Amino acid sequence: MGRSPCCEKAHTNKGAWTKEEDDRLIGYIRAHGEGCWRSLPKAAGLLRCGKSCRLRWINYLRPDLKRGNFTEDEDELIIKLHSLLGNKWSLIAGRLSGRTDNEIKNYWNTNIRRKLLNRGIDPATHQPMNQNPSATNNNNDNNNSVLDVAVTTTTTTTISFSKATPTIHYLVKEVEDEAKHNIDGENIILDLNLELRISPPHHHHHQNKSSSSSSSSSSSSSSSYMQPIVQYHNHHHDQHQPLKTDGRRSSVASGTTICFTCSLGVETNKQCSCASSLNDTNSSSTGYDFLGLKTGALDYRSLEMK
DNA sequence: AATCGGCGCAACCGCTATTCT
DNA sequence: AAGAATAGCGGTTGCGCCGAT
Repeated sequence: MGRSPCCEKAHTNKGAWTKEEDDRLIGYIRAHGEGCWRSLPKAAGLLRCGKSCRLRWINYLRPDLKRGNFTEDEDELIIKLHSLLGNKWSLIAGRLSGRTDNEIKNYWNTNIRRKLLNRGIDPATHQPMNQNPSATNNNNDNNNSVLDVAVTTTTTTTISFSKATPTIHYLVKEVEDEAKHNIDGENIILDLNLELRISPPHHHHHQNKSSSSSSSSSSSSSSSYMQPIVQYHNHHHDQHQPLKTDGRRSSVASGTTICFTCSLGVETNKQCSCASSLNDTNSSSTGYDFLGLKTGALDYRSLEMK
């Protein structure tokens, strides 16, 4: 059996905190210290859920909080950290003393995002926006862009993913469709610049949920996953060739090849047609092979944190 | 003076990982 | 080991403030 509930939800207050509630919480924590949020509300005489108390303390009442405007230095630091860490607000907050993740998140959404947009920088990717008209055709609203596909007049296509998406499967399909649409028989090289946040395999119940809901999008479902920002360097390989399971490229004729989708662990090998060419010992018994970690489909000596 | 809309912030919600019984 | 709760995180929402009309 599990624990007993932390509070009686029916008898808890919600909404804005009163001065009296703040005082009670501050007084209790001064006397007993932080932690044990489960028992805190009752012990402190608060009709609040422990979770609510924790948030109020961390985000507002903590004495070491630095209130007031963010400085230019803090702005730049946040931007730099965000480019490195993405929306990992708690990690970013950990590097700015006196600032909370909630505060930084709010500040990002209300100020820095706009600031970057004014500079012509995509806040999601930290890359300049609208470098190529073909990219904007694909995503009219820059803020909601899923990916940028920049097709040059030469034989090189640069594809960069700019946002975490609900499903990589969808994303990959868009890349493939876009590539098909643009190359039109031309012998084109896909230069994958994976400045992306890669989510591990998508859970169907999340997908169903989000598709049935009109709002959002959003998705803590995808965001909750680790989303490493990686770059895959393939400039020194023959880029026409598919990935081989040992991480190197091989000719199509050699047999053991997997598709891009499977190399990301998006499809189970059973689901994907490329499975037929795979060696069973590497794949089917274990299901997903996220980023090809088991098969070595991606050579992650060439993966590096941005 | 009243109303409207945009903005900022605090708080809530939903989720995952961890902890506890 | 299993199941239930907590802790913590990121996304979203709701409300109050403030300036414009």
